[in-house]
Amino acid sequence: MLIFFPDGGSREFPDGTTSLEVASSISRGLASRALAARVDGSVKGLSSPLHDGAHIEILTFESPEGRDVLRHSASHLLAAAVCNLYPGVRFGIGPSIEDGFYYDMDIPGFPGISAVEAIEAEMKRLSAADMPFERIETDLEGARRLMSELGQTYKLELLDEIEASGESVTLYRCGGFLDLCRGPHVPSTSFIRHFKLLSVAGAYWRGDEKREMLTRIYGTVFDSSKALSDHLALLEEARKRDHRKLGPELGLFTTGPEGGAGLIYWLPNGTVIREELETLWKAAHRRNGYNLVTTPHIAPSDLWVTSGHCSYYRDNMYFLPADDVEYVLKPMNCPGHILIYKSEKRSYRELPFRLAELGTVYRYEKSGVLHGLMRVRGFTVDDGHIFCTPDQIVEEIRNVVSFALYFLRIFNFGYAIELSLCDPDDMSHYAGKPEMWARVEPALADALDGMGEEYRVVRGEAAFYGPKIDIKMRDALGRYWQGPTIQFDFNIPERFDLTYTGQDGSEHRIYMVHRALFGSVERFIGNLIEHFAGNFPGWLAPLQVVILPITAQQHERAAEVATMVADRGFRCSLDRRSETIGYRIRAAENRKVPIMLVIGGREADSGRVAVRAHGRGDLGAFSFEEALGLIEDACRRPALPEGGRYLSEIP
RNA sequence: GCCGGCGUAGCUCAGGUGGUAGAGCAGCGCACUCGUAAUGCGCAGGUCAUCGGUUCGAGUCCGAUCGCCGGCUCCA
Repeated sequence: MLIFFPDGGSREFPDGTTSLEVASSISRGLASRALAARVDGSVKGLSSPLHDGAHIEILTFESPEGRDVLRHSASHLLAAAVCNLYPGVRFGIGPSIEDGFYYDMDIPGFPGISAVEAIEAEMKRLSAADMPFERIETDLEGARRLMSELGQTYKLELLDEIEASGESVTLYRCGGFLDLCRGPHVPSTSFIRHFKLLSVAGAYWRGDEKREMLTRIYGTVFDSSKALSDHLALLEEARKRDHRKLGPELGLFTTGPEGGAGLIYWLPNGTVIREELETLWKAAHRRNGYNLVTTPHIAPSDLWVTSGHCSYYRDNMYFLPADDVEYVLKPMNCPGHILIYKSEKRSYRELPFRLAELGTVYRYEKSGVLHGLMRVRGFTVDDGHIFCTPDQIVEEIRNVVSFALYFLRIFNFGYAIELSLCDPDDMSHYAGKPEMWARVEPALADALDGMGEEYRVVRGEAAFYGPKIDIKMRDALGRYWQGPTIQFDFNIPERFDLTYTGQDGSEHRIYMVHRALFGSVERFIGNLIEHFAGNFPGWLAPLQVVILPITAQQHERAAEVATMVADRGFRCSLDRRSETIGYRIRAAENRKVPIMLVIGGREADSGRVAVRAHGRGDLGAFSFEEALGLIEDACRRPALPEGGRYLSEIP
């Protein structure tokens, strides 16, 4: 029979040849890396026989599909190991996920995380034993009978769904473990060698909190021990950079039971970082045509009834009874900004009208979701609202996106843009008229197209009140985080009846955009801590310069130098402790101070200072002015966005 | 909120089967005056998360609460 290859070539093979045999015929290397095959467009196991005229592509760990097959097979290996160790285990589902796999199981007598080592050892044993993954095609009733005999109640439930969907049923056997599974899998367990179990957690069956909680075991698998150890090293690096560890260690913030779960107490060092960020943020916003405003932390609940939050956001709100009026601790800034918009009649000449505020909000979050700075109950949104006419949308969106990217570039974050649009098949639950959506959605795409930015369109992911652009930021470890977000709102302008007087003298519905570039200041700083591993750029460093006299002989000169550095506006500290210079350098390095000025007898005599940069070591001796230049370079604040475009005029 | 795990000095951690707490680092004091990531000696520091129970006796066993961690769910 004739088999076709991706490069267009073809070759003759005996009937019944499998993909694995084809791979072997190409090269030993390919055969050893092969995990699955794409046959006529669909992913198949390597051991299934090919048919005449098949187009085949061998899939390795390089391809997403190959990785998926290996990970999925590893989850079966995990299940097979658990099956051997814990009789009576009932299996849920065990899919591949990004970077690994998991399996959800109800394991009688499961001792917890301590069992992981034994399970992993059993997986190793099964891998060495090279047990085949055997594909069994059966019908629904056959599968039901088998699963029922095995007591696999969860699988029976899955079979009911398969029946409803009319799919065919396949089973995979691996040793004593028989699983309902669409496949495909690697041919045998020896293909799964470089794996590690990572954690154990609870997970609801079918993700439904009313259903049973199963034990979920997470693991990861790669095609080489190098790739596995690289991945584990990345996880270790992430642990080291964890902002919950570095934050308190560097004196940035603290949290705890006395202060309330999910509430952040900013220490002096952390407050320096906040203030630097906020100062830049305010200056950049003024330059980009925003009007900075300040709104109260509480407001009568009637305001939140009008905005709709009292009905759809109630569970997240803190209520404050006072006299006869109930107040609400603000969970969002928009109603406040709307009152400011409404404080006078607005003319089209004033538009676009941009408001911005570093507004601290409070939201009740379930205790289990709280997480360091990333998920808290009190945080500061760098909130902005743009009120504009339909004609101004494209321009405003383009400006906001480039403003967002300005901040990401300052910190060297990578990014990926997502455009979330409505589900056109079900417009019933969306606010705003369909024609408004029809007008705005293409405008968002236009703005992005016009900027030459790549973006991904996600249909049906829009909020009920409007379409949005989300920018995910990629940190130094390649991880993605929720970054800037730009959201249209068709709902609130209607609820508050927001209008402007047009050129024609009549009132028109205003278009409104919410946008946050940091998102929350807390979360953004959490991201910065992990992105820089605590080694902040000089302008953010809580302490920028440490002066280190070698002996008491230089204390006087060191104090002079410290005063001069501090006078130039740098955050500077003098370390005159009677410790060795090595000890004090180590202390400064551990505090991640960008610049150390070491002053010994030689420097004191010559009026020079020895400069040492954090992480780079000794740079040698310099005159004071030269050293100051180095400090200025290391601690220079980022430039503001280009000015001039937002010249303000009396309307 | 749910499941599982954890909670001993500021930090990192010891404290078999119950007999009333220990180290290193950090801090403070003294000595040392030192040349680029840990000088030596000494001192001080803990109602063993909190509350309740079992026991003659609880850091240790049981329960509740709080917080933290891993997930789930949620995230307008």
